[in-house]
Amino acid sequence: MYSELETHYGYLFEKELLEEISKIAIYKEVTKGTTLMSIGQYVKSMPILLNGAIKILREDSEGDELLLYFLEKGDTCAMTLTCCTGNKKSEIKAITELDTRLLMIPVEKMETWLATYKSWRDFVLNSYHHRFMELLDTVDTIAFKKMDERLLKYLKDKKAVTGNKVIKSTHQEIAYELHTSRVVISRLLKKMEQEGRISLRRNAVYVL
DNA sequence: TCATTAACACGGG
DNA sequence: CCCGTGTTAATGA
Repeated sequence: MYSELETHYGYLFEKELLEEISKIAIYKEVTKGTTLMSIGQYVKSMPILLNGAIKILREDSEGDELLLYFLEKGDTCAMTLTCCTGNKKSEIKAITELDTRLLMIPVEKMETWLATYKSWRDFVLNSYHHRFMELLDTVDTIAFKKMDERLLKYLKDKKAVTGNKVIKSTHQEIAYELHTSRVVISRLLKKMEQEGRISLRRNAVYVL
């Protein structure tokens, strides 16, 4: 595990920190579609992604959901950074988008490392900033853009995260994540297909 | 004007 | 047949 940690994070962390991480972190393999975190759950460790992707969703009391952003290799979850220090409950839901391998770091360690390793502090602050920007981008999209642009961003993000032009989702699933109805998604996808930007199959969308 | 909801027909697996 | 898809009509914001 150490060598893999070094290939992904060697440019960020010094040797002693890499060794500490490999000693303490719990290695996990998670298959696609697993719920890693639900709203209201307590956060007691911090995930670091080795590969794969995780989608972060907000959910209202009726269970309607809204996609916030994706976490990828080298990312960590910003919510844990705020939640775990104050022993607060999670405000978000996290589901693996792909088969994902990750390291879980206990809260106490992640806090002590903040004091001992500058590289760790930089990493945490940078991820926090990065997540915040991502969130702002999503807020802009929701607040100022119409559904067709939101759908386009969704398809682009999904393509980037999976590294695949083929997005395997039904119109209904897309509608849930964007918090709208299937009719709208079907209509917009059809329009985009006529414009030659995508190609539609059953259970799949080809981004061109 | 555009989203939502309900309803219906088509067709592929 | 069942489910995903495409479309329409009615209603509302």
